[in-house]
Amino acid sequence: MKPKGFVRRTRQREVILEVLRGTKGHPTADWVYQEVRKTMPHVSLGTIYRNLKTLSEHGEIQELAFGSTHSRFDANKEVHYHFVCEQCGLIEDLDMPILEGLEEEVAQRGYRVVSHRLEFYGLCPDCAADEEAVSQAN
Amino acid sequence: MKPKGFVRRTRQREVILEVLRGTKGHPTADWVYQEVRKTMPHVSLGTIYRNLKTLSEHGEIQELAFGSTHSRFDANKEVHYHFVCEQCGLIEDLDMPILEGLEEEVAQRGYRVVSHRLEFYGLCPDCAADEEAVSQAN
DNA sequence: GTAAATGCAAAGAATTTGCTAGCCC
DNA sequence: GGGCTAGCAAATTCTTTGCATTTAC
Repeated sequence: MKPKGFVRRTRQREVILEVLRGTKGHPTADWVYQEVRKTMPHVSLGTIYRNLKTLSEHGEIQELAFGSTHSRFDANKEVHYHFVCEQCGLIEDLDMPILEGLEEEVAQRGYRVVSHRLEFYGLCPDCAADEEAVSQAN
Repeated sequence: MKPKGFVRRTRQREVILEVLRGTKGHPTADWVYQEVRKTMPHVSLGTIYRNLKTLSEHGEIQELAFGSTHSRFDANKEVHYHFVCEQCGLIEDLDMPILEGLEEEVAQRGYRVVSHRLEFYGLCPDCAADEEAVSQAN
């Protein structure tokens, strides 16, 4: 017997995954939509949303919300941390080691921990440089 | 000379702050609205949103987005970490020490770090207990 | 007195959903 | 061929905004 929620391979779904895997950014649903339309002009935004949801439910991608109103998606399935630039909006993966033992620490408080997220906020290198230039000018 | 963005003390703003400080939850704008209406039936949702925005811009409260589409607000101004139950939606503050040195580690990569957020996802103690009961029943 | 804030309603933005037709396995 | 999916558009949900009036300082 086939599993109930069997996920079918469709052309749309493949293109969406390709697009996500082909970017280092952390795109929004709408960005993905625009990209997919370059290949499939008739794709609908509803399909994008449904597939992004399905893919993240099946662990193929990660759905992330960084403070703002809309979600961002990441094809990087590994646990990793992010930096968010409050000036230009850039979101980057940080190449720092996963903190071991943290989840155990929380588990000792009675929680069953499945995952964790760590994000840093501030200015990215470029924006930090710009700001220094401005403050020197004054 | 008064600062430009001078914030006036209004009754609405006071009630909103009171409501937020009076709960340990991490309420949504709409929950705050319902609470404030108990005291001020004529308050408008727009006022709630405008004030929540103003308050968080002035550091009186924190605005948080936990994966879902809508924001939550927290009158706890101190840096602290959260646990999010994926079953019942509960969001709790964790009484664990702030990780020192983390921001420095990121700063060494060229970023100017202002803050960081750490969240754990999984099952809260109650939901974890429920699940164990179910799995034993089978 | 005047700038800031409110209430109300309408507009916006992001996401979800109902329905019919089509495609995958 | 049965059921998951797509396309399309309408509906929801959350949040923001314009404007006339009120209020804080």
